Amino acid sequence: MAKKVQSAVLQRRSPTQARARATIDAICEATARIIEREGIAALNTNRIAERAGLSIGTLYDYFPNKDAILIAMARRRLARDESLVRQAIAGHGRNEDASLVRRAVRAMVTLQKDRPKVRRAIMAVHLANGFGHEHARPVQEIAEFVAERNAQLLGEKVPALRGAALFVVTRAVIGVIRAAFEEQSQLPGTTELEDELVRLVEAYLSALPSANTPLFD
Amino acid sequence: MAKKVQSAVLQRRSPTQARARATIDAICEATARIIEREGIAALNTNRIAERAGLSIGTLYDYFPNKDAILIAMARRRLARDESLVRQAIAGHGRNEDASLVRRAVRAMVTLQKDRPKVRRAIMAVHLANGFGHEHARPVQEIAEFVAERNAQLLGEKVPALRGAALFVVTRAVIGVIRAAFEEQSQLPGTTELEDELVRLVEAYLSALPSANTPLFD
Amino acid sequence: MAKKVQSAVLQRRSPTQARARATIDAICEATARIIEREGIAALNTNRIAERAGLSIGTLYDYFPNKDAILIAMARRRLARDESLVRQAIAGHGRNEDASLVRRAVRAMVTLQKDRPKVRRAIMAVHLANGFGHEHARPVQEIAEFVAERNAQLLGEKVPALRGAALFVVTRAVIGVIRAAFEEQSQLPGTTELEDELVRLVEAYLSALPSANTPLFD
Amino acid sequence: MAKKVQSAVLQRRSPTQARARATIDAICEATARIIEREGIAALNTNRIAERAGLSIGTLYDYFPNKDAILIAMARRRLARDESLVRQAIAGHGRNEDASLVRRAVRAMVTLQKDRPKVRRAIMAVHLANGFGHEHARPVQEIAEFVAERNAQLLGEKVPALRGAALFVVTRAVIGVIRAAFEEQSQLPGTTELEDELVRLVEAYLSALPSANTPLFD
DNA sequence: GATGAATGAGAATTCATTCAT
DNA sequence: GATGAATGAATTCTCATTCAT
Repeated sequence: MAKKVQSAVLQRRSPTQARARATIDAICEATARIIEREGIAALNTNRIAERAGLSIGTLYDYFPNKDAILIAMARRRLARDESLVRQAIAGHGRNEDASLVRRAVRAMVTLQKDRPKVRRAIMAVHLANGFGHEHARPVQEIAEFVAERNAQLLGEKVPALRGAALFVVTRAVIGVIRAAFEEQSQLPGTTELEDELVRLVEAYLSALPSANTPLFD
Repeated sequence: MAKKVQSAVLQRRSPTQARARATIDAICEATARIIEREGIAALNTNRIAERAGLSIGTLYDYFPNKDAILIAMARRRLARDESLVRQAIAGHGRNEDASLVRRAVRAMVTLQKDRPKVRRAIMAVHLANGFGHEHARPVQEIAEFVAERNAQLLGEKVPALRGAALFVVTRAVIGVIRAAFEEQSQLPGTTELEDELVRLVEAYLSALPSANTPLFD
Repeated sequence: MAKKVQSAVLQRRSPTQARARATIDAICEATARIIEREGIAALNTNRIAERAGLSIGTLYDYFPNKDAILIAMARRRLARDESLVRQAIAGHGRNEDASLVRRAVRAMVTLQKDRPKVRRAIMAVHLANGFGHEHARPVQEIAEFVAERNAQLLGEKVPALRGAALFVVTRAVIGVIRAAFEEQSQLPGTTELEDELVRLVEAYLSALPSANTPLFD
Repeated sequence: MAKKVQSAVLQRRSPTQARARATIDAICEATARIIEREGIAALNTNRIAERAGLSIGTLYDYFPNKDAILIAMARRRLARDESLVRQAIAGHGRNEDASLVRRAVRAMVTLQKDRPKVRRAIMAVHLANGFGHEHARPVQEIAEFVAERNAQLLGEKVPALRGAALFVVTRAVIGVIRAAFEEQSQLPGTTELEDELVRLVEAYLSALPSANTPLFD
């Protein structure tokens, strides 16, 4: 991966047509598979094109350079993360009886379970290209959403999570989950991990000065 | 006949002689400087040798391949991390009046402040090469040490942090700190971050079932 | 299945219809603009089509390959050169009081002033494709025309410029003017350059053995 | 020949050692041969390396990019031009009886006869990269030298060729000679061309206002 | 008449690593 | 112990051209 002038344009053809969409999907899927099976070191644009069933030229019609593919994938994943967590919170799953916090935590653990090698690789590139803020946003929005919803449910004037506190809860949860995968620990599958995360969040929220009442039910 | 043949041996010369030690230091320092100033993309063995004032051949007398350099650096840093946090806990700094937790947290924030770009780069390689467990160990040991010390101080039978709980506290703290740097947030310098981290840890420890009494003073 | 297969046919559609003519104009103008603003290195058929407001397929309906566009442009320019110099000589300008030689020289300087970057680029391709003789013809014809006209005016039997002599005067003038532009000299705008060129031509013509009488008035 | 950031460094290894010199020679010679036999369009760095008997990597140890090779060749040739013309003028040939002007002209014609295809190609790149001024210098210096030497010989206060006049004579001669080759004219071999060039220069010099006395013997 | 998605050979350049000196 | 010239596989990316619609 040589030096590069990160182009402002990260995707070329507008994916209006279903055709273009399918091509982009094929490229992303091929990329994911290569990362999973052979590692990022083995990832190169020629191989991506080949596995996606395209010519290399076509690949470059859709993405201006190699990194743009990984970045697009990271963004897709982030967007999906957000919607999945939202769904979990909204209770459209089978965990409807669990607490809000537990549902959110459970959803976040699930997100990291899906193709962890791919996730790590694309997020690393995403970060390395200075898109750290994008990486942060979705989780933050969810946390805010949860906090707000909680306040409504409780019928109280509970201040939304602000600044540092918001940052801390979200990153703490993500940090723990990520570590569980990166360090090849045995925890990821366990309910224990989930339990401890829930405890962590609830304990922290209770300890916040402004929240006399527990923030989440 | 190029490209890496990942050798099992990660460092060739035993650093017995002061000479060899100095050479290794020069290689690591050169590598760090290149990462800081030009980014990992610009890092290559020839440049490392040049900046270290060595011939490329000599560099390969000390390290079997490029990654070995980064991995060695990660290990050095991890070792240093451990000793610095231990020192902070032991109270050999100027924060002797602060609580144990606070001192530990403060030390960990400091660690991430030092050459964050380099840290990220070498840790990424360290992880990518499957050394996730090494990455974990030092912090874990410290946490155990703190817990044990606490127990002694309190003269009570407080169970040491076990399994998941131990994992969760440490990774939560690290996760938050790392995120603060990676996401280019404004928090890293703030006292607010430190305060929230301390709150997070203390709240969590208090919430642990086995600890009716606060685990840390 | 890429790269050029130098076709013998250099222009496809006969420019009978005004429509076709306009399309060709658009292609040439787009090409010129790209050369001027971004340099020949940045010139490619896709970009030409885009800037000309055509699809790449349509472009290839009009020209068999990339070089054909440049060659066509060179020929157009050469034709225009000829007519402009003829006009200047015929006195249809505001330099009617100047000598024939001066008017011709002045016209030639003017030609080189117009889009010099484009001129250089298209002429280079024209030459590289072995059309050197076409490049020569227009100027030569003019010189012959001037010589003949002079002869008529003077009512004398002055031999037309022949062979080497004709070649030398014309190429000398062109060579000087071209150099003035290529070498980024300060001369192009100067009257001094024009004066010296006139002197060069007149001196040479006077020195020709067959011309006892000055060839140009 | 893709877009390029023209590096300031045009030659990498300093050709101090005879070895390096030989390598550079091999690269230049290989390049020249490819241009001659297959045309510049067929010139690429891989082929150059192959024909030079080097690996592509080694080629890049000596030159930072493709154009740098052509530019280096142009400069070598320009330097050789200068020294050859100087020698001719100094009378170290077999033309010692010819006039200074004739000797200079003859030498310049000879220069263009040597590998004209290569000359054109490398000079085009040289110019295209904005080194027009370098292209000019050698001839100019010679002309000045000739003029000065003449003045000394004649024992008179003949003003050296200045500004525009100097520019004009030199570029006129070069222009004519170049055209003779580019336009595939039959003239290059002829004595006629030389004769006419000498006439051109002498006529012009005689016509210069400041030189009542012929500038060259 | 026009379109533009797709092609894929090919070009430039990099860089980890070796090994003869 | 050290050197550094040489290697060449590998990789990114371009762009002239085609052809099915």
